[in-house]
Amino acid sequence: MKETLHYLLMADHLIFQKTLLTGIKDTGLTSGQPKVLDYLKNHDGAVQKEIAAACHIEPATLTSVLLGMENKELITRKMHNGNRRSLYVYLTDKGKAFAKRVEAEFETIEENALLGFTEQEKEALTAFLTRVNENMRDKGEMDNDEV
Amino acid sequence: MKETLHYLLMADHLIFQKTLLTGIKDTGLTSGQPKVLDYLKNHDGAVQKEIAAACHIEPATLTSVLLGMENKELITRKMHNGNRRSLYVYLTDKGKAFAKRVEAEFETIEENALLGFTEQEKEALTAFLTRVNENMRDKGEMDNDEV
DNA sequence: TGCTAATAATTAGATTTCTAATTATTAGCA
DNA sequence: TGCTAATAATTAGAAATCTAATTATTAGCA
Repeated sequence: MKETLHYLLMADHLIFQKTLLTGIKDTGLTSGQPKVLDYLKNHDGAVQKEIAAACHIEPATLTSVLLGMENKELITRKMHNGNRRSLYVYLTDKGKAFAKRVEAEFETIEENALLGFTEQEKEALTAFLTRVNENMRDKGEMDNDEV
Repeated sequence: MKETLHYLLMADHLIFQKTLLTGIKDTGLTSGQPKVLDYLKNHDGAVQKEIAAACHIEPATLTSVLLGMENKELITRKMHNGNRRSLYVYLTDKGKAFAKRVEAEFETIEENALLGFTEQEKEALTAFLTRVNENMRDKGEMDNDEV
């Protein structure tokens, strides 16, 4: 087993993702939908650009995910204040129920993933991953500015 | 910013992946290819089932990625010992050169990601992520056995 | 030996994802 | 006010990904 940071992040993320999808198989949710539901659960009425950024996908990708969610009646999209350029996304009651289910599944998996961790270790891991995140985001912004 | 384990793993993994792809844009490698090159760099001659497992993708997915890599002459596939069921995958010289480039890029990004980390902190993070990995793999195996 | 299981890879079809280009709308400023 | 920039979302086309089914081959065992 390789122990590079990238390999471990990939492995942990993908195993987590696969475990989630297995756990919610009965819901019929497809792989792109849970993260959007989970974000909307705490940010109902967000615009698509914001959702895409939070879910780390491109706006073009979100368009097709939302289309599927709209067909399943998990969300609705509305315009506000006569601004025809931005679309605000809302969970339906059905969508809220699925979001709850997804969140519960996330919590179960996370609890298992951290078995044997003390509270301090959990906090240390979270702090480390946040620092890694900041380091990479800073670099990305710098690179963009350099153009 | 959410601070759940899953969210941080996803964010870190995806930003890492995106940074990598930006860094090797000039190579023309597509998004599924770097991880396979990186694995083969240390496991030349692996069979497809093994590569798929190491890269955390399904064998069916690997089939199409390898097809693209074969067309670019990054790899060749051979049978061994009259076993027609297994295909062994080898890097071409061109593939080896690309693999080196990918590895160098991984190292650069990782160095940046860990800026400000002491050696002890790096080791602690690696150990944490390995424990998370083991916890999730154990659970997955248990679930399978329960059937 | 010969039938059945298991195994490795592929194919088929759908979803997710990306980048680049397009459309429609809004904002900035001369 | 009116032209130009910027912005939000979508479309188009390609690649990656998955599950389920299929093909071909090998292994196990009666």
